[in-house]
This record gives sequence, C-alpha cells and structure tokens, in this order.
Amino acid sequence: MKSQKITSGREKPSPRRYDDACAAAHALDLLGERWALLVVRELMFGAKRFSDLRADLPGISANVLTQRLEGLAAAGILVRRKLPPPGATQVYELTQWGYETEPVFQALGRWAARSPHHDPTLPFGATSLFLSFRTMLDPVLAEGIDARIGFRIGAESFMARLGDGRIEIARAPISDADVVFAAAATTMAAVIYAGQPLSEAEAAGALAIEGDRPLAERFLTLFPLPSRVGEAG
Amino acid sequence: MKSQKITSGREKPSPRRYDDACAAAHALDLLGERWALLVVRELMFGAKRFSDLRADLPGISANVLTQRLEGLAAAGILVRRKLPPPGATQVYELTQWGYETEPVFQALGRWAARSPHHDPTLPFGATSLFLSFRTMLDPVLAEGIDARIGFRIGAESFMARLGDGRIEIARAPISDADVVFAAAATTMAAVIYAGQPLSEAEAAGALAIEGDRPLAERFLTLFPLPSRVGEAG
DNA sequence: CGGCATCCGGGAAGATACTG
DNA sequence: CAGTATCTTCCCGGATGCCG
Repeated sequence: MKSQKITSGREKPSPRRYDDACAAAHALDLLGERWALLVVRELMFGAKRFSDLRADLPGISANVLTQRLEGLAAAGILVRRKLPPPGATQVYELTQWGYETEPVFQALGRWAARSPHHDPTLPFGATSLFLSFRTMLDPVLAEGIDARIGFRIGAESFMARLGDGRIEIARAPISDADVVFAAAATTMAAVIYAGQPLSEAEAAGALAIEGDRPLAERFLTLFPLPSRVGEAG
Repeated sequence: MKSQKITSGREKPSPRRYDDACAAAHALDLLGERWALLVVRELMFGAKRFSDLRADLPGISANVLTQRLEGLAAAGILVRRKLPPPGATQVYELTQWGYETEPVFQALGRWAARSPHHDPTLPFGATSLFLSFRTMLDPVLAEGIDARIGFRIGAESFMARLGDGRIEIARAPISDADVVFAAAATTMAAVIYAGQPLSEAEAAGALAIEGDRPLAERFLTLFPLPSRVGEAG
C-alpha cells in the first residue's frame, strides 16, 4: 500500500507566489520557476513535442518538464494540441499571449549580452540563434536589403525575410532563397557574434553557403553586440 | 564542534547554471533565482539598507536576502557601500549595469499586465508604483504637459518631472511642485489602474491632493493598461 | 515512443532564534 | 541594525517503471 494521503482528487502543489501586486512580480509567479522561461523560448518558433523539448533543453528532467508544461498551460501561456493523424502525437504550442513574451527575451538578452561572465562556448540551439537575430538586428545596417535567406540547422530549416530594415523568421522549408546557410547554430553564432572568420568555418566544413555569397557575407555583419561591461563603448 | 568540512575558506554554493550560451539564459543564471529580480527592483530608485530591503520585500527571509545580495554583488549588478558618518551604515546600490535591467522590468510588467490571474489587491510598494509610471506612461496622452509633481508615500517622498511626453522620477524631497499627492502606493494604484473614483479615495482619507487639482486629475489618466487576455482590445 | 507517476538524495528556500 | 545559525520544508534533478 502506497503511503496514502486522504485527499479529494489530485494534490495541487500550491505554487509558491510572491504576494506582490507589481505586474513584474506577477510575471515571475508565472514564468519565474526554474526552466519555465526556457521552455517558452523553445516554443517561440512553433509547436514542439515533449521529446523535442527534452532534446533542446539539455539538463531538464522529464518530471520537471512535465510540471512546467502543466503550470504554463494552467496559466494560459501554452496549450496542448493533438496533431491530426498521421502521427497523431501531442504537441505544445504557445498561445497568442505566450508569443507576446518575446520582448522579455529581448530585454534579457540585450542586457546579458553585456555581462562580463557570459560564456559563448556553451551549447546554443537554433531557437536561441533566430531569437537573437530578431533581437540584435541593426535596422540601419540592414537598410536597403531585400532578400530571402534559408538556414539548414541540423535537421531543421528556417526561412528569413529581410526587408525595410526588419527581419521575419519562421521555421519553414527552404524555398526561393537568395542564399542558404548550412551550419550548426553554434557555428553561426561563432561567425556572427564571436568574429570567427567565415573562411575558417568553411575550411573546417562547419559552414556551407549556397547562392549569393556577397549577400551572405553582408548578412553576417548585421548583428552588432553591445559593448561588455567595463569595456570602452 | 560544528560538523566540519575541510575547505579552504568559505564554501562556494556553486551557483546552479543553465549550460546555455543564449544570452537570455545567461541573464537567468544571474537574475533567475527566487527573489533576485525583486531585490534589484527595490534598488531601482537608489541605495537601500538591508533592513529597508527586508521591509519592502515582505516574505523574504534574512538569509535568502543575504545570499541574493552576495550573488548580485559577485555578478557586478550591485555593490555594498558604506555611507559616510553620521549614520555610517551599510547600503546596497545598483551598478550602472544593474540599473540597465529596467527594460526587463518593463517587458515583464507590460506582459503580465495582460494576465487573467493578476490580482491588484495584493501589497504594492512605492518602487513598483514609480516603475509602473515609467513603464505605462502614454506619451500621446502626456503631450503638452510640463509639470513637477510630488508624491508622499508613507515616510518617503518622490519627485516626477513631466515634459515632452516623458517622465523622470527620483526619490527626492518635494520641492517646487505644481501638485503633490499624499497616499499609500496601493491607493495610487487603485485610482490610476483600477479606476477607483478619486473622490472616494479622498473621502476615505486615503489620498490627499495639494496644489493644481486639474493637473492632478489629468495625471491620473496618463497610464492606460493594456487589455486583459480574452477581453476585447 | 510519449507522457506521466513514483521514489530518492541533495540543496535551496522559509521560519525562527540568536549574536555582535 | 545587520546580519548568522539552525531547523524544517519543499523544489529540483536523476532514475526507474507503468501504461497507452
């Protein structure tokens, strides 16, 4: 007999809240638990399955992922959907309000990019890469470009549209692209943010470019980082 | 004898990190622990003492506050300073980079203001109130106003300057104000954000206005909230 | 395989008491 | 006032196992 507690139905873990009417504190009630924001981040480019989330969040354990998905669903930040057959599997997808967390990631990312302790050699996923594009694109540098750019990151593909100094990105098959990058997300980040020479990445076979090469080279310069704390501006 | 571990010096609690190069994940390494962001919030209008922080963060315990202050100081987000005598007590003050977290609070606050579960009846501090002013001010509604507005919130006083559709706020003695509000932060929030009639708050003795009353009444309308999730826009 | 329940060990958070 | 010490509780992380 499993040590039995008399309860009516399922025991609610009674989420720990800040008793604070400040809206930011309430945001932390909903998103402040460990892993919660990273789960949301991984869904920013569309629905994923449980095991995709586990794979894209190395370090999270299955039961914690289950708890976070429950909590985020209860809060109305994401929903469970059943995909239609074939492959009638379950996926998790952000609600409209869930997608509206993007400014939070942008603010966190811009701020932490200045951190003296930021280690760019850690693992880096495709979602983070494309979120960083939307965060860091410099509209002035991108002026005058009108292009469709494809990305093959592992088994996934993404399409970006540059125009009017803005960028739109979606997980989508590559079609009608002016140029296509094929590389790991870490490699793209090393070239764009850490200044690794493009030729070096190509020579190592870590990155391949098909199509308009001058466009590709210019694209890599559109995402300047802010100066680190303690450095000259 | 306190069960003794052989260590050189103090034991480092080995902070739990996400192994993720994403800058937003790194931000959570630095600010993601429980209470950390609220400690930073309380310092956004200037240095405070340990016991001020305890008083303004009901629910935090002394040892957790100690740990957070240590961690935030180690990360370079705040510093300990000794005030010059008289009253040579210790205070905690954000670094420049610490003050740059304000966009994070604005993004979190704007997002959570739409939450269906947000409870505005919870305790609400002066720092949150004035941060919310900077976050929610509608520049169009504020156009054409040029005024100095004072606030007496409990024992503290703040001065706001409205001009060019923007607002500047500082913890400061009231001087040369066109109008002065005296009320608890919760009362100000109830009138501005929850639509409590001004006359009702005044009749209850919860709010007093000295000076330019039409200006005061207009000021209270400058901070529109976004529509809640599930409501019409 | 996908999703969830259960058990366990370690450690962080919460509450209280105490010290310089 | 500014923290430490101690104790308890709960969360996190890992492993295992069940069930569709």
